[in-house]
Amino acid sequence: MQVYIKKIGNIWFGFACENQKVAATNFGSDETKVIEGIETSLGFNASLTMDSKLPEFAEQTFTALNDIYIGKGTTSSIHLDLHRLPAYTQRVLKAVARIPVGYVTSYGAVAEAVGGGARAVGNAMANNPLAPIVPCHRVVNAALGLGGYSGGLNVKYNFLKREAKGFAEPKNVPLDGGMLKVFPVEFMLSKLEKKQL
DNA sequence: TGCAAACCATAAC
DNA sequence: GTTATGGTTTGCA
Repeated sequence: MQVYIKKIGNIWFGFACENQKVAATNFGSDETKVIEGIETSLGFNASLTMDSKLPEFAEQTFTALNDIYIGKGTTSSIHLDLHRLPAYTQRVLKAVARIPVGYVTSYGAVAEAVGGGARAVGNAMANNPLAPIVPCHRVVNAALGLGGYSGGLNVKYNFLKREAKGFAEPKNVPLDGGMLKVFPVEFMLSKLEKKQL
């Protein structure tokens, strides 16, 4: 297992991989916290490579991570290594990965699509080792409020603001198991602004 | 609004 | 096995 980190703009990105498959990611303004977060997700330490001489594959992955971070979404597909995670968690993460940029859904809706309960989905999000590739920030509570976020609620909020694409209608995303209802992120943003008044 | 009770997969004992 | 723990939800005052 190999860990790479790199600073883009003013935030650090990092990820752990093996055979060009990504097992854990992290991001934030504090370099050491990013590294620690990855090690916590993995459950063990891996050798670290700083941003001086990165292989092509790593550069591409960082570009994709930054694209997601700035709200652009990603077109290049990153290969994920989920086999270490419990089966149910994998199902949840795969479903969440299908939520398009500019939309959000609720813990309950995800639970309906993959089986299980809303709280279990929340747990899977809380332990998501692959943020923001698996866009757990696009999962909110049933009232279209923010819900929670390991990286801090303001981080989640800013993510969603950057991802607003001006969509007007809810829609359904086809999933292996069923359908996932998603709502334009504007639905919840306007609701939050109202609350602040 | 606010509170209490049901819900469900995991991790930790 | 059992218990404790959440990024929840729903129903009912």
